[in-house]
Amino acid sequence: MRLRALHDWTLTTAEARDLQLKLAPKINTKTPLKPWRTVAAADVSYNKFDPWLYAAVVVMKADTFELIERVGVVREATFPYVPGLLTFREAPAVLEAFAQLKTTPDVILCDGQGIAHPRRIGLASHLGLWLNVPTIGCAKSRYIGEYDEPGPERGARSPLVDDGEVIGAVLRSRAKVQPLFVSAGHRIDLEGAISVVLDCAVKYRIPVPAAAAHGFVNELRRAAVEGKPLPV
DNA sequence: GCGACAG
DNA sequence: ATCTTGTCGC
Repeated sequence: MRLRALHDWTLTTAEARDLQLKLAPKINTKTPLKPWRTVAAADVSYNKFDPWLYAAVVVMKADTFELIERVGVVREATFPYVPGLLTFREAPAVLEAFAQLKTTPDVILCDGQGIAHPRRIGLASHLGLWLNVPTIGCAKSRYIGEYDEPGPERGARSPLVDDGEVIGAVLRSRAKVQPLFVSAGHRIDLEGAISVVLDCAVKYRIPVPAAAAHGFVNELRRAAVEGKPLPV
């Protein structure tokens, strides 16, 4: 798919934060979700103390979760993991995978926060600007914000609030599992983000496409470590 | 100064 | 993020 190069990725941590402040006003979290036929998910894996990143994106049909396409990328990390700057570590590899995609998905699930971020521009939001496709932040744990524990039933949710602002939702994707932290990425509103996550979490806590992307990046990583040919 | 801190 | 078997609870 086509993507727009908005800026360089070789930055210092101070420059990265400045860039986030500059880009944050461009994030759109008011657009209602339109009917979606395909859904993509992106993920990254790596070994601690190793510079290699294994990134992938999978695209599936929204109704059956039939795999339409998937792309894997192996790339050297150029940025450390710094809370608040996860984007600068993972996005370059993820975007490379998206660039190789033949199709353009209707909506994208990202492993991390959307606007539930100190500067309101987490990984999902930032990727949305580059991809110009609705993106959703679907994190497995809290980064910022306060909330009350949602009820134990599937679909139960409670607002995630920071500085008096609702920045996302704490969502129980399946009965009695640990909740997911869902926030709008870009070009989608919170309700739309929640409905996609819920529609995709049909068997386990993690949405089907996200689980597939996670499984794929781990396959890539293990194959690479054993010197085997990388799965395509 | 202390504690928190997506992946 | 990753290293890992069994074990507790529904």
